[in-house]
Amino acid sequence: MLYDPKSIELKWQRAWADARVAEVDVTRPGEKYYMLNMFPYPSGDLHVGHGRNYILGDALFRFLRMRGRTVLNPMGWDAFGLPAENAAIKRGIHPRQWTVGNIANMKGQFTRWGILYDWSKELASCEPEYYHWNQWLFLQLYKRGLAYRGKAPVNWCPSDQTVLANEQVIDGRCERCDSVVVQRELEQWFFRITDYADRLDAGLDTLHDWPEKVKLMQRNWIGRSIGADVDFSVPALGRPIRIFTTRPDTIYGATFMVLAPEHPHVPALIANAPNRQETERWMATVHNQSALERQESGKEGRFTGSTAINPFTNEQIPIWLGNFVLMQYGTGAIMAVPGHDQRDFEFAKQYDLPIRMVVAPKTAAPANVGPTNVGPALSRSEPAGEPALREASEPALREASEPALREASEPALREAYVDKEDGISVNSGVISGLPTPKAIERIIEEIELRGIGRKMVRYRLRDWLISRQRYWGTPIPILYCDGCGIVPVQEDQLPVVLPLDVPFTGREGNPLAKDAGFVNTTCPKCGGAARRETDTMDTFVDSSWYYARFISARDGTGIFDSRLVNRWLPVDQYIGGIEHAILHLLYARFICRTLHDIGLVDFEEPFTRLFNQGPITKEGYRDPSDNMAWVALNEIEWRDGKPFHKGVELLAEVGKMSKSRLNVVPPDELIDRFGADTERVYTLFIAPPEKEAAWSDEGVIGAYRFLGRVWNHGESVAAVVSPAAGPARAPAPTLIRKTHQTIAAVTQRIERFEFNTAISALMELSNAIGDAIAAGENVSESYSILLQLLHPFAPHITEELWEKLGKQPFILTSRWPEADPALMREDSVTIVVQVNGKLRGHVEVANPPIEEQVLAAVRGNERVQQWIAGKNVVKTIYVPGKLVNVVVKS
RNA sequence: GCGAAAGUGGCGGAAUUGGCAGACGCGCUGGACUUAGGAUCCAGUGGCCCAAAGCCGUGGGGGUUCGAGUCCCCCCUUUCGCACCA
Repeated sequence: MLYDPKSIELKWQRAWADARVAEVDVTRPGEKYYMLNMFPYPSGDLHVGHGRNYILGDALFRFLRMRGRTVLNPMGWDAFGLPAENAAIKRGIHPRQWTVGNIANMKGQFTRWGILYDWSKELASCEPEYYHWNQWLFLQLYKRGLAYRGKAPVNWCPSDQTVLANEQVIDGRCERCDSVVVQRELEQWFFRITDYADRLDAGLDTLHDWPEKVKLMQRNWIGRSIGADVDFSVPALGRPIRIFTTRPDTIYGATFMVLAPEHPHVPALIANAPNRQETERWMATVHNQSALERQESGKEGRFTGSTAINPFTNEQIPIWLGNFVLMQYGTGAIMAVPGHDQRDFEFAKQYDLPIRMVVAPKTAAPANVGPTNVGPALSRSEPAGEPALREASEPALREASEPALREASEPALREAYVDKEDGISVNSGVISGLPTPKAIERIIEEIELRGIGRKMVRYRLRDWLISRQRYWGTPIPILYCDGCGIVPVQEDQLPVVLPLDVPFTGREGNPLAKDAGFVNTTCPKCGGAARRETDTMDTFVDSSWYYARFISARDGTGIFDSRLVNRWLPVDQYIGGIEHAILHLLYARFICRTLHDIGLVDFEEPFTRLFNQGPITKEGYRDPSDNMAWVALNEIEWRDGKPFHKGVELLAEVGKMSKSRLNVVPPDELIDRFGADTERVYTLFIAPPEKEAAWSDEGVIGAYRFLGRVWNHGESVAAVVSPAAGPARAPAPTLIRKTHQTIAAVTQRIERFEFNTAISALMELSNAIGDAIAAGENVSESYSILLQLLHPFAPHITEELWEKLGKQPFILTSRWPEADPALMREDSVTIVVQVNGKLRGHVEVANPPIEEQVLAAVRGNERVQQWIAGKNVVKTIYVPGKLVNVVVKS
C-alpha cells in the first residue's frame, strides 16, 4: 500500500479532536508547562510562513507531552483592528462578520496542519466577554493615574485617519500603511508607561532566556541615560533655563545654548530678536514639518537675540533655536558643546559659533594640550558677587579669557571628540586633569553644591498613546459631562458594548461618533446629559494581558482567577515573530507590572522564555517580460496520486527563472498534494527556526520522500512482527547503537530548538533502517523508536503506522524513549594517527573505553613505532573516538 | 553615523571544549525497473587532474598552534535594529 496522506490525516485529526487530547484542567495538580504562540490577527490570508510558527509550537507541545509534562497550549484571536474595518468599507461586510469568518478559516487551517490546541479556552478580543475586562483594566489604570487624557503633539496617520503610538511609527511612516505621519496637537488618552521606564529597563536583566537581540532593542527603545540637569541663568528672561546633558564634564566647552522651537520660553526670548518676524515664520515652518521632513532639511537654527550665562566659565553664551533639538526629550534645551558633540559641531560650523576643546584623548599628554579654540570669542559676564564661585572658576576664567592661544584645526577638534571611557578633561577649571568618568562625578557634585542642578536619569521612552479614532476596537469607558467633566463609567455598568448596527462609508471618520444612541447618555454623578468617548483602544491593549485570561477564559465575574494565574504563569515558553520585539512585548511587560502593582498577580515578567521564529520568504522574482514562466509555475498538477511539476518542465524551456521561484505557497494546496506531515517536516527541516528561510518547492519533495520511505519500511516491519513470519535475525549492534545515539541527539536538539538537525538525525536513522532491512536484519525495535521520535514532526503518519503495528493511539499513550548510554558505545574504533599533525594512517582499537588504553594501543602499534622511530615524542593527544596525534620534536 | 548578527559546494544548511570540513536534504550525472518517467530503487557528486597519486579549499590578508570554519589582529561584504534622544 502506498503512502497516501489524504486518507490518513483527516482520520487522525478527528480522533484527536474527539478525544480532546489538548484540553487541560488547570485546577488539577501536575508538573505544569505553559507554552503559548502569540495569538494571531485573523487576517484571512494564511501561508506557509504562518505555518512555521504554529508547526514548531505543536512539535514542542507533542514532545513535552510525550515526556510527561502537563502542557497548556491555548489559542485565541487578536480580533480587533483596522483591516476588518477597511474590509467593511471596501466590501460592505461588517467587521465582525469578516473577522468571524476569518477565524473559522484559520481554525480549520490549524486543524489541517494537525495542530493541537486547548480550544476550550479559546478567546477573541472582539467579544464583549473579553473586552469587558479590557475596559475594567483601563478603569483600574485611570484610578491610579496611569491612564490620563492629555494634549500633546501626536502622530497622525492621514491615510488611516487615526493617531498612532510612537512605537507604530517607523522611519516617520505609519507601520501599517506606510503613509508619512504628521504631527498634530490633539487631546488623547495615554498610559503612563514612562512611570515604569526604570523597572522595564532593569527587568530585562532578569530575562536570561530571551534573545539578546530583543532585549537590546527594548533597552534602546527605553533609552536610559544618566546625566545632569543644569540651570543656566538668562538675564533677559529673569529666570534660568534648564538643560539636560549626559556629559556635564564638558560644560566648560558649552559655548552656546540651543532650544527646541517649541520651548515655552521662546516667545519671551525672541521679543528682542533683530529678525523676530522671520524667526517666527521659521518656527511655524519647523513646527508643521513631519519628523521626517524636519530631519531631512538638515540642521537649521535662528539666534534668539538673548544670551545665557555658562555657570562655570561665566561667559555670555548666545541662545539659539535649533530644529534638531526635540521638545519631547529632556528639557527641550541643550548646552551645546561643539568641541565634543557631532551635532553641536555641525551647527557651530554652519553659524560660525565658537568651538572649544575641553576633553583630550587619554593618549595625549595633558601638558601638551593648550586651550584650543576656533570661532569668535565670547564675552564674560561679571559675576554678581559670589566670591566662592568666582574663586572656583578662576583657572577656567584665566584660560578662557586669553584669546585663542592656538587656532585649532578642524581635524584636531574632531579628534578631540572622545569616548566617555577614555578622555581627560582639559581647560575645565576644577575638573581639569580628571578622566572623564571621574570628571562627570566631580562636576555633578559641584553642580549640586552650587544648587544649580542635579544628577538626572532620563528615558527616551514616551507615554503610550492608546486612543484610536476608529470603530473596530474596545470602547474607552469614559463619559464627558458638561458639569462634572471626565467621568469614568462605573464598573457595574461594564461592558460598554460596541454597537454593531452602524454604517461604514469610509468618509465620515469614526462611525461611533455618528451613533447618537451610543454617544448620548447620562452622567452617573449628576444625572445630567453626558457624551460617551467615541475613541477606541489601541489593539495592543487587548494583547497586553490575554496570556493571563486563557487560564479562566469563561470567567464572567473578574478579569481572571489570580490564584490559578499565579500557579500557571509566567508563560514558560512564548513563541512569536521578531516584529513584536518592542511593541507587543514591551506593552505586555508594562501591563503585567501594573497588574502586579494592583495586586492581581505576583510576578512582574509575563514570559520566562521567548523564542522568535524567522520568516519564510518566497523569492518573488519575476522577469516582467516573461509571463509564460509565471503562469507555468503555478501549474503543478496531481496525477495518479503523484505531484507533477509541469511548471518545472515549461520552465526549463523558458530557462529564465529558477524553479525555486514559485510565487504562491498556499498551505491547502500543499496539503492536498503532499499532506500536512510533509509540510510540517519540510518547514522544520528547511533551516534553523530562528533564521529566515527561503521556501523551495523541490525541497518539499525531499520531506515527502522521507516520509514515503518510513511508510514503506513499515510494510517490512509488519511482515517481520506478524506471527506468521519465521524467526528473524537478531538486530545488528550497529543499528542498535545508531538508534540510541539518535534518541539522545533528537532529545537534545528539540530542547535546544534545533529542529532542522533533529530531523536530519531521524533521516539518518531511517536510512540505516532501510539498509538493515535490505540486509535482512530485524529492525522492529529501531523502527518503533523512529516512529516515536518522529511523532512531534509528523504526527499523522506516525499514528497510522503505530496503529498498523497493533498499538494503542499514540498521543494518548506514547512516551518519549530513553537513550541507553551503554548501547551507544562503540565496540571498536578506527583511530586516525597523526605525527606532528601530519596524517600517517589508521589503527584499529577494540573496546576502547578509556583514554590510557587507547594511547597504549596506539603507541604499541607496530606501524606507529615505525613512524615515530628515532624521534623525540613530546606528547600524545587523544581526541575521543576520532584521532591520536603524536607530537614529536624534529 | 551608532549598535548587533552573519559570510562554508550549484542551493538550503551540518560540524560541544580548536581535532577526518561539507552530515542531512534539494539539484545534477549515470544506471536499474519501465510503453513512458515526472514515481521508486542503486551508484556518483567541493575544486584542479582522463584517472590515481597529489595539491588547493570555510569572504580577503596576517598571527597563535603539532593541528584553525572555530581563537587573536586588520580589512571587505551582507542582513537586521536605532537613527538628530543632547
